Amino acid sequence: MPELPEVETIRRQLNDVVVGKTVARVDILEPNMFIGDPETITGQKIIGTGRRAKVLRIFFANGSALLAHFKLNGQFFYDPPGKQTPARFTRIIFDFSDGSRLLFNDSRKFGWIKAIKDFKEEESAMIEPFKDDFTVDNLAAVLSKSRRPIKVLLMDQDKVGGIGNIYANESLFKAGIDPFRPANSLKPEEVKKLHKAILAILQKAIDCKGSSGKDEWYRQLNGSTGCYQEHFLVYQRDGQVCPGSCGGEVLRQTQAGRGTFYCAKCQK
DNA sequence: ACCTAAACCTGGGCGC
DNA sequence: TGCGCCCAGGTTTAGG
Repeated sequence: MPELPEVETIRRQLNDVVVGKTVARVDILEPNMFIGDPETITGQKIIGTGRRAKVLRIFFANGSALLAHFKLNGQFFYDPPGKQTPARFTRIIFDFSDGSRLLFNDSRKFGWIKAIKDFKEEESAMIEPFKDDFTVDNLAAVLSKSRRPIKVLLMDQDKVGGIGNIYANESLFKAGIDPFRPANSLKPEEVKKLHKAILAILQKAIDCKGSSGKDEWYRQLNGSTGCYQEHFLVYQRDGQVCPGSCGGEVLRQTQAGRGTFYCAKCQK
């Protein structure tokens, strides 16, 4: 559940069920995936949740925090008291004092959870959709500084936070921009269009509670799939007819090691 | 500064 | 059924 809409969906659902609860025990089945000392949060009460780009945050009353990154296949599942979801690939289990629990599953073991003793917000130049700094002007400034392909730049987490392969592809299609164009070649009108497309696509994906694509690894906190995959315009649709009116075909090419899906006729 | 490939791991889908 | 190959929502690191 890697990108911004999926992490935000999980955060909201998690917020509804875990705030106010106390962690009774942390069961670490895969030691490499837990960074820090689990004692930092054991016995501590959750006071809130947050998110920075693709990183989920859980805040505790003692000033500590848990950070979670799902990478490609990570999942959070919540079991109310008495329920035990049979789940494959469970790596870390958080037992709460009321008998409920939170499972961190990850088939590929790429994800991680980190316990931080005294959480402090770190300075960062990265701009992030839905935050105040994600303005057309700031996006234009970021893009103007690089000749790298626009799609690669959108996915660079040091520059723009939260956008991954799905939403970079979808946003560029919606904006009608060729993913291979140098970022600094975009005209002001195009940056404006792209900015609008990113926010519209991400918001719709959040409304859909995320994308469960072909592989269907992403799940909501209760195990349900999201529905944004039903709205994919180009992602994983190579070989199909372009959803625009051009009559062309959706193509796939590799870019920076990732699949880029686009329509050469609609995206200039 | 930029690019690529490989690495971290594992599962699913496809062709044969 | 099985095997080999390709693909995968992310990030980091090594090498050119």
